[in-house]
Amino acid sequence: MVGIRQQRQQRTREALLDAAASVFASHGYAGASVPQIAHEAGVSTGAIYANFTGKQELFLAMMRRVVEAGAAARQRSAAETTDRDELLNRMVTTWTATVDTAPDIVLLMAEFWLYALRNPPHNELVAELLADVRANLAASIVGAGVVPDADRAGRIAVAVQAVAYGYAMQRLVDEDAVSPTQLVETVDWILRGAVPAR
Amino acid sequence: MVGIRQQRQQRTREALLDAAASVFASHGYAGASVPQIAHEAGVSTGAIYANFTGKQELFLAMMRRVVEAGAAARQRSAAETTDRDELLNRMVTTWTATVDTAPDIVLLMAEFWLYALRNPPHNELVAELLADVRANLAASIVGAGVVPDADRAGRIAVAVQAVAYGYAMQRLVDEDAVSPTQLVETVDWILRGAVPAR
DNA sequence: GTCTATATCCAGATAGAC
DNA sequence: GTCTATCTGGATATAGAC
Repeated sequence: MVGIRQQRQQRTREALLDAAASVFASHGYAGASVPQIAHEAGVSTGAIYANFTGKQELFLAMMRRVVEAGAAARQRSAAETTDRDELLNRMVTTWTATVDTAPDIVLLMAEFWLYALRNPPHNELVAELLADVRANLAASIVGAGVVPDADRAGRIAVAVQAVAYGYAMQRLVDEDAVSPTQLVETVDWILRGAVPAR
Repeated sequence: MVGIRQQRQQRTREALLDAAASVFASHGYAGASVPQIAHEAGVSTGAIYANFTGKQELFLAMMRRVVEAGAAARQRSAAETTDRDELLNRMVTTWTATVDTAPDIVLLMAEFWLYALRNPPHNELVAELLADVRANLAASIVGAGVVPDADRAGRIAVAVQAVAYGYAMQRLVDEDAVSPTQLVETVDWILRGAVPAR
């Protein structure tokens, strides 16, 4: 049974993770301050150190939650794939929606990427995150019957993942420079180019 | 005429910009410290404030130099374009070489991108940088006769730029996950998809 | 313009009451 | 587990000698 104490602690933990996501996204890992996160979560600085060993662990715990939420969402939508056009649509719309309505997610991923490159031990976690996304894409591509062999599906997944992030980079800094339809178009080009009509 | 004093100052300025590039790449904007940059440049902390108004201006001056060096390099190589395959090769090899031999450039661009998103006034500079790269790509695409209309060339440029950065993101965090030949392949797919053989 | 020395501030993290 | 109060270190930036 879960006691009321543990419920309260669980709530401050969640509040801290939410606040951490917001503040780390706004100021980056090094630029974010522990007191500010505590303030935004409505708790004291000390409360952070009662729940996490420090700034680093708070950041990693927050990122892990973001990553897992994304993985769960992908699992759900991957099950619904049927044909090529629907796959194309699904791959693109979930990402463009994220970029436009939840840009913080993209900022956090970029921050996490930089953090991992600068702290090699955590490099692997980001590598796994990207690989997981690719594996999911590849499975959907095979599932939709776009291409028969898994090898080519994997290489298509690499390409799709690349354009997705590159699109976000361009769009977030200048939304007039690129539109969601251009991402659809590009992925369509890739699928056409990779699977030329006989 | 340039006096010896100005030469010496010019040299410390250059040394500071070099050191800034290295330290900002290693630790990010917020994570880098002014004393560390001064140390790496072999000068005192005070020398930085004699040449720049502070950390921010030093960072922006350093980034401006990086951006301009890249623009000059693009101008040079854009003049050499002839046919489609050579264009494909050129677009890809200069970038894969940068990613593999000078990853700091990529890190600095990512850092600058985040900095701009968090400091909207400077947003425009990054937007212009990306737009300049795209314009250069588009011109080369038209020049190589890949496609006649400038509009489609522009959209292809968006796609190529996106895959280039997305490729770097995947490769830097896990070099086994993606190879330079995959970037060539992807851009080839894009060109095929965008310009279907009649 | 460059140095040494320093002022000021705020970060991350801890101690101890409750 | 959470608070208040505090320790300690290092940050940005400046002052003044050379």
